[in-house]
Amino acid sequence: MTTAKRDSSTGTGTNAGTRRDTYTPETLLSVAVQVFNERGYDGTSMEHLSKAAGISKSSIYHHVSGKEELLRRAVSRALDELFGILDEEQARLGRPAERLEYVVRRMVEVLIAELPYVTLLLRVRGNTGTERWALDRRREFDHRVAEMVKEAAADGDVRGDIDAGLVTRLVFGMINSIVEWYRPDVRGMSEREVADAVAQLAFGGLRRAADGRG
Amino acid sequence: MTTAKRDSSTGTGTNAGTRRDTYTPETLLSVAVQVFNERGYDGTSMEHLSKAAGISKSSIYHHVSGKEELLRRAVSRALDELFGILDEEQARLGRPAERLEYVVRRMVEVLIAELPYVTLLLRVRGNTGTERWALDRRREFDHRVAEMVKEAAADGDVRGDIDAGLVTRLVFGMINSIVEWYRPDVRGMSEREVADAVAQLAFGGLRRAADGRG
DNA sequence: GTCTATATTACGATAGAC
DNA sequence: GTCTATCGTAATATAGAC
Repeated sequence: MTTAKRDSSTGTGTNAGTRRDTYTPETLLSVAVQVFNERGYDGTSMEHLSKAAGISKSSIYHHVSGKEELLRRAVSRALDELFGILDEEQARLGRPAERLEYVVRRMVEVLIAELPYVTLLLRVRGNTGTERWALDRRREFDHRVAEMVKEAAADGDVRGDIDAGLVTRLVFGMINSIVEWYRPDVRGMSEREVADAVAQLAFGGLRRAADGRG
Repeated sequence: MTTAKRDSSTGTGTNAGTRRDTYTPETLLSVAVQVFNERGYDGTSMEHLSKAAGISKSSIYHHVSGKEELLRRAVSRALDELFGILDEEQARLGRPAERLEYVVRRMVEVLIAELPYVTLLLRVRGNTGTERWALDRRREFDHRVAEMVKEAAADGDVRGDIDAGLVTRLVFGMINSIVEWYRPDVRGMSEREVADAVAQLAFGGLRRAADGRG
C-alpha cells in the first residue's frame, strides 16, 4: 500500500518558487540516513538505497560520490549540532553544575531534533577513514563535557565519590540510549519532556526524592 | 610483531587431558565474536574471520554452518546469562526496590563477565532471522525488568513521577553503555566496582548525596 | 581438520545513451 | 537527472585433495 517513490505531480520544471521533484544531495541524504539506521551502514548496499529513494543506483552517483560521502554528510551534521551546544551562552557562563545540566538537557533536545543523524553517529564503528574521524570528534566532545563534570565536582555541586570520567560515560550512556527507543510519531513525549526526565533521573536518581532540588 | 596464529606446540594429539590445538565451535566463537565487535557483524567477512583465526575460510565451515550460526551462538550465550539473573533468589524474593537494585548490579556484572557476547547482542540490528529473534528476547527481558520498576514505584520506593517504562529504558541505557568503554585490561575497576558506581548513580543520582541511603 | 581451487552471487562504481 | 548495461572486486559457500 505504501510506496517509496516520490510524488512526481509537481515536476514540471517551470515552477521557479516551488520545491523541485528531483533529488539534491541533502534530500537524498535524509533517505539514506533512514536506511542506514534501519539496516546498519555496512548492511546497506547501494541497491538498498536506490530502492528506498526510488531512483537507480547510478543516479545516486550523480548526487554523491558514493556511500561514504552520505555517511560523512550525516555524521558531520550531527557533530556540528552537538558541538554547537558548547558554544551556547548557558553552556559557557555560570556555575559548572548549572552549565552541565544545561548541556545535558540540550544534548537530549539535539539528539531528538536530529534523531536519524545522531543515531547514525552513535553507531559508527571505525572501519573507514570517515568513521574513524567521526569517532575522534565524538571523543573530543565527550572530553569537553567530562571537564565540566570535573569542575562541578570540584565545586561540590556534583558527587565526587565516583570518578568524573566514569560519571560522564554513564550519563552519556543514558542520554545516547534515547536513539534506541524514541520515535517522534508516538503520541506525547516532546523533546522537552524527555529532556526533563533525563535531567531529573541523571541528577536526582531513581530513589524517591526527599524534596524537589536537594 | 604480534601474530594471529595459534600456538601449535601442544598439538601432538595424544595428550588426552590437555587442551586441544584445533578449533571447536566454541573456541572459534570467541575469536569470531571479537572480530564482530571490532568491525561490526555486517562489516565482517569470512575472510576477516579466517585471518583472525589463523585458518582458511573453508575450515571455518567445518566447525559451523556459516556466519549466522556464530552470531546465534554468541547472542544465545549472552541472553542465557541475562535471563539467568531473573531466576536468582535475590531477584525473585524481597521488596521490589531491593530486587531491582540486585538485578541492576547483576546486569553490570554479567555484562562485564560476558563482555564480548553481550556487546554483540546489544548491537544486533534485525537484518536476519537470528537478529530479529535476539531483539525479541531482549525486549522480553526489558519488559520483565520494567515490571519490577513498576512494582517498586507502586511501593513508593522508587520515584513515580517518571513513567516506569521510560525509567527502565534510561537505566538500561546507562548499564548497556558499559560495553562501549569498559576494557578488562585497564588497571583497576573490577566488575564489582563498576556495579557499585552504576547502582549509586542510578539510584542516588549525580547530585551530591545528602546522606548515604536516603 | 585443514587446505587450495572454484562456483555463484552481491557489491560499489563507471560508461554512455536519452 | 535518470536510465540500462556492465566492469572488476569481494562476498558466502562448496568440492575434493591430503
